[in-house]
Amino acid sequence: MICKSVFTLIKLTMSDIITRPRATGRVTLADVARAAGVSPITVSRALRGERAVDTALIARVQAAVSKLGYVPDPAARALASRHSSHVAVLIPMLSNALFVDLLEAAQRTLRKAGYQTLMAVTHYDPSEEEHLLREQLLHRPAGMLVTGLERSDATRQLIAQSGVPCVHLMEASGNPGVYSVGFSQFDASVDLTRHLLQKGGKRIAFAGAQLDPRTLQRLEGYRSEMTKAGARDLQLEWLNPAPSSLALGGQMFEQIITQQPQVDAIFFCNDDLAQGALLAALRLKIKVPQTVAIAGFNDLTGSDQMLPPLTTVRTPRAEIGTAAAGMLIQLMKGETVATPCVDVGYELVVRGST
Amino acid sequence: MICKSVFTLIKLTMSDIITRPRATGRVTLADVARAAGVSPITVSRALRGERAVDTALIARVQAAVSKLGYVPDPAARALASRHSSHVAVLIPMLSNALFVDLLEAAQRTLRKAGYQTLMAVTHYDPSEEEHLLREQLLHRPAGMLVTGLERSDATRQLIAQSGVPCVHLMEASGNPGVYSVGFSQFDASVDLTRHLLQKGGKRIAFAGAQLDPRTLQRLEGYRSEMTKAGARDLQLEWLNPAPSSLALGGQMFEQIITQQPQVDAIFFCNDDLAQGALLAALRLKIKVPQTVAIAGFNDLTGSDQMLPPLTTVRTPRAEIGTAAAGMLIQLMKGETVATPCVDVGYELVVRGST
DNA sequence: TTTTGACTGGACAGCGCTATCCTACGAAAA
DNA sequence: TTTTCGTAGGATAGCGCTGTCCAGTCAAAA
Repeated sequence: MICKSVFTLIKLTMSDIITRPRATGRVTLADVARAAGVSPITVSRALRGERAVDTALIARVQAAVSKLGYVPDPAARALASRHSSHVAVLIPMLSNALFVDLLEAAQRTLRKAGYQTLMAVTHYDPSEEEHLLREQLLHRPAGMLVTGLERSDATRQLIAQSGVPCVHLMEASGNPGVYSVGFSQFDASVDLTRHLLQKGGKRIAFAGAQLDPRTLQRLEGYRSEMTKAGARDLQLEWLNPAPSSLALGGQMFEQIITQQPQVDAIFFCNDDLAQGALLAALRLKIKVPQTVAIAGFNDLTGSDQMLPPLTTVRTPRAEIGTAAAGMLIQLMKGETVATPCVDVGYELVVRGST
Repeated sequence: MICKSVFTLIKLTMSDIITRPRATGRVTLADVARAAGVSPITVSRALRGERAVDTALIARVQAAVSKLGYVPDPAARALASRHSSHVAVLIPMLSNALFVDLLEAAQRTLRKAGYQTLMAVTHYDPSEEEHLLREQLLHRPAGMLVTGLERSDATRQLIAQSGVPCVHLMEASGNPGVYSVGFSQFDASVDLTRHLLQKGGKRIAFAGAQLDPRTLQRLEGYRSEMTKAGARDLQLEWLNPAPSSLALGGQMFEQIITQQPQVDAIFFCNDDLAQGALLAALRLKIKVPQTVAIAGFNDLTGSDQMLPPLTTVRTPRAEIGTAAAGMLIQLMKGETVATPCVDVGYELVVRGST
């Protein structure tokens, strides 16, 4: 016991001398500098790789760092450099699994690169988005990830003026100076509509909820293809601004079937709606796809488990999140990005429901 | 046009003189102090309400703040006070809607109080949790929200030593010094099992996935009640460490039905499993609840839409998130919390599947 | 009247790091 | 040989705020 106490005492004293010249007890850059026999700024540079530093010095610094267990203080860094290690991620809603997947993938990639994710949920509201963005900018984020390309002019200006690198998710923009990772909602919608037409659909309805920009792009794709096929009919477009959900899908299905009995296929703008519709069809004993075919969008969890399994468009959400985060990391490092607009594509997944 | 230009010019010049004595262009506390004719520290105190400040001075400070559009710099605050405005939220998984709801509710409450949420996903891995926590602590969070009570000793120590207020989610702990908001997983499980027994179940199976602490508590509740009823049988316990999902629920259902044909009810530890089971039953044309009753846990989205609608336990996730965040806010302000262990209860929701 | 103490405002010194400017040095160009 | 210039280390001065200590004021207690 005595031995241990003495040891502890010695150890504490030594560690005090070596690593705790400051009141806070935190190991600082200055401590590392002292241990490595260089100036603090050299340590800073060695660790950030900001400017060329002699290889031998870098090694000495690294040794001191791991010996002392030094970790940089993000607050001090942010204050001095006027840039935090935070990345603001603005997504519309957490109740749509789509965005959760996006968020998780982005967060994973950002974290690996040493960035912290600050999540903000806009609820599809442009003014809330602006408000959140303003709030986030106070934290001097190193970068930001925003959903979609459509937003208020004020928000757009805010982004531009802030000088903070920004990558847009879920859509592919051709605009110069705009970084984006996504795919063509329009094309995907065209493909799915064409599939329904090929399956013999004549009266194909479109059921959309939330009516966010991407839903409207899908609507346009549907319209374009339906017009081309000479099958366009306004009566077949069902739009509901309420948030997408299984329950709403069921409701919309009943409504459509009741008011447009001759409908032979329904294109739901999101899988949760379509899943709700499939369940409603089971309840109502309406045969899918015999009586009416049903298709969704996004290939969310469970769509392959439905009865019948749901035909849908698989959207590579995780890939988008990862790629966008990767692009943002490049931008934050000041590197130039070869392809500022990445189209990750999509995949039509034909299952039993059509 | 000329008028406007002149106006703009004048405005800019004035604003330069008044608000931009610093190189960075940011309006600082010092600017506010100058405008209000007080010292910087008085402004700091007036804004934080940290110490008593004369009412008249507070008013002058407030006026200067809104005139100049001053907003405090979080990084500077964090550096000087050694506490950021961040709150670390550690949750096991984003693929379980349960935690997404928890996160959203907590985040909403924290944001209103001026705190930023830093989300971290542990993937149910104790060592990953420790690692993430260590990482988060470097950011000197003002507080933290962690899921459940079970964790590695190292993590527990880390929390205790950090001195950062911490509230535990999803479970109710009686331990002194431990803040928690949740409910008794055990009791809820007992209630649900009792319901199944009352419905005439003799051979009631328990199907658990992930096998996290809360699942195991539910298992214990089930065991306790089954033992009491003299119906306990190890053959009826189906445990799979894989993550919970609809697909897994379907698989487990088939397995149970095949290997234990006399089973008359199955208690799935999470709704997604139960939903998958209901869909599998439809596929296999097994009547629910006539042949086998099915129950879930958590009342996730869609459970009321299933065919038949799923009997489950509604767990007040949003309420837990909100209450826990509220408690944490109190703790972060240094206030004492009246009831450190809040039990928000649960609700047995009986639907068609049992 | 003096003492005590609560209350309020301010001066000062950092928090831990990086931007910026400066200097020393050796190699290449004149 | 001298001049120029690129390279690498360091000194200095903050970034914007708050913790800490100190001083002045005024009312209550002695």
